[in-house]
Amino acid sequence: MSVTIYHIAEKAGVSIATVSRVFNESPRVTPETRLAVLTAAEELGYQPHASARSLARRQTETISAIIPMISNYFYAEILKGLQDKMGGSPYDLLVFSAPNLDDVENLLFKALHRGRSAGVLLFSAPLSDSMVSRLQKNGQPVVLVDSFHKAFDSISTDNFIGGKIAADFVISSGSKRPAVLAANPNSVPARDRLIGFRQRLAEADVDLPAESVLYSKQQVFDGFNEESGYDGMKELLAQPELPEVVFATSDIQALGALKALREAHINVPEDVQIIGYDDLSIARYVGLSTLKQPLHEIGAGAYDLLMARIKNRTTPIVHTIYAPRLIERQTTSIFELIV
Amino acid sequence: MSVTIYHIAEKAGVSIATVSRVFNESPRVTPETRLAVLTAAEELGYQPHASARSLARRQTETISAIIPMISNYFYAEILKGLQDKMGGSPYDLLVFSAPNLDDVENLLFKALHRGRSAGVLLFSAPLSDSMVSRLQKNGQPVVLVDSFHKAFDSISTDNFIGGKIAADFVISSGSKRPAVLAANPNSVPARDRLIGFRQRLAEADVDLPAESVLYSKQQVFDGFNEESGYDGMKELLAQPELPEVVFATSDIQALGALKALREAHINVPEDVQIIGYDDLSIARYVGLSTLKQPLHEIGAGAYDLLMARIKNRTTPIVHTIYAPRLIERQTTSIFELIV
DNA sequence: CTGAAAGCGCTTACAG
DNA sequence: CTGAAAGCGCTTACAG
Repeated sequence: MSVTIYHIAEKAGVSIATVSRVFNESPRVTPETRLAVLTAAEELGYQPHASARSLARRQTETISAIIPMISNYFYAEILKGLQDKMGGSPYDLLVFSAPNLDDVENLLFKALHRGRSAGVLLFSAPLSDSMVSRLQKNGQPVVLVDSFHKAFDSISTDNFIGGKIAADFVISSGSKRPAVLAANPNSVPARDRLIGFRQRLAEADVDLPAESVLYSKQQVFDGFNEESGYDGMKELLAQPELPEVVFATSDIQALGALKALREAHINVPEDVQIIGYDDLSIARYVGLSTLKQPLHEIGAGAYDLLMARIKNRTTPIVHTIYAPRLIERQTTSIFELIV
Repeated sequence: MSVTIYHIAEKAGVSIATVSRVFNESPRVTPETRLAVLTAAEELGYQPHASARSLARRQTETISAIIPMISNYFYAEILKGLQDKMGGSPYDLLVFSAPNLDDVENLLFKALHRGRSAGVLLFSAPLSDSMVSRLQKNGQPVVLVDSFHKAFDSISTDNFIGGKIAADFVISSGSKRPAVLAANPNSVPARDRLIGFRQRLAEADVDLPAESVLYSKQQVFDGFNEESGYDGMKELLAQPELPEVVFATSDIQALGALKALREAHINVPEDVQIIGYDDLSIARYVGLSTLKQPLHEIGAGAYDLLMARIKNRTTPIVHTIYAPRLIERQTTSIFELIV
């Protein structure tokens, strides 16, 4: 059946140890024997056996990514950054994905199986205590992507500040009737964005009544979906007064809100302004003003952090936290921003 | 260090063979010894070692997906279908991705390494002769997703028919000035859509002059990107006469076209109508009329095809080909369609 | 520089 | 039903 080092050892007239050495680029091989081995391997169409190699080496060249709801466009853009890094890397990428956050713990369990991977990238998952202890006991390198926990390397953006920047926009535009399209109440990033928003508004004495904060009623993507933005906006439209600026906790929700507005023949940004969050590539083409997260950098940075951690387990934990940035486009009017 | 079957065999007072048997659900184990093994394993926190297992079994429980340009939203939606299937499956998913189609052959080479996976899902890649022969020689189960080759199982939609349906729309709307925003000329699906479109138009004596077919000038995503739609639409706008209906070979290009139209203050669908292709979830929220591909079904179906092929290598090759369907939304006026 | 040998952690006929 | 043993395809000290 398939060709092993034994076949090529025989053909090249050397031992399997030597064959192994040339494939591991051991320096201690004569150029001649090296060549002999290589040509034999070439003729036979030899390929190393991944499992045998990692069993013998006690290490794998694969990393695991645990991505809840992978079809979310948000991850597509982070994955791009990761992919660009992995192109030149010997590592393979194992992707574990589930339709919602509740399944993440199970995925993590699978990903942590012995011999499966050299490290794991855990996306957007709030860490339960049991996960933290499992992770620590397991000892495998982990980096948190788009979330934070003091015990692990992480890369994310500051959602709290994002909310504040959105509030600054509201304040400097002179608006007195802001509203927010929040995702699920249990979503940590959405909650932090809302907290920052609310706090900054309070500092400027701008009111944010409870009925102006619309949470998602459905669970898909933790409320980060078009439908929740659409439904929330419709509720807002049913209230006696129109909001002046609506802060959506994601671009995708903002897209839904835009649809509701269009159907109601309400002009954007003249009658109501919209601010999204993320800056997905579609935001640009839809003309959506938004708080940009450096998604590509997050993906690339996550890879670097993980590699560093694999190389050295004892180095201090590092947290990379980006600040989001307001990108003003057509869903918002131009003002002098006081930031 | 980590716990192996030896540890649990000792603790349970049995041989490693028995331990192995209970984890492989061999029926030939007493309930009592089974329980003893299981509790020992539980107490020790045992996890099977993936590499050792696949080496001994001569088979892996992972499948490889080769996805060019994974950050393309198109794949996000297919992946959703795949993910839903994999949730209940013992298989893991190895994802190989590259920024463009040229790298696919290298990815394929990596994915085909011995012992790496039980089968591969090859997305959207035109198969060169060398790839075909490599694949055949390798003998690993393969299913083509979003592409076609007679030698392999495949699942895709009929692009030719998609183009025809778009043309039918043009014809029944009475339009005499269609245009198309094509992707790269070397993109097989885009080309087939164009051919179908052109052919059906010709049958109805509707003219499609060369200057009304705009190809993408840049290579990102094979021309399936917002920018190419935007640029193409601008060129169309610079021509003496406005097109009446513009057929974009993807939703993402249509989005770019919409932006160009908006900037030029041209009304959609009154002045120009737009038809996209794919029916990504954003299409719905942007109100884009489009040719729907059943993306979720394609992902799920690809998984089923691959499993069937892994189970039985000698079964006849199967091609699942869906017909796209026109979804009319706001970027298009309502007519009686004659199909 | 090179080889013989042990070992990585499992699975699976083969006996019993 | 259970165990002893060989084998999966590599890597890597240990000698020489």
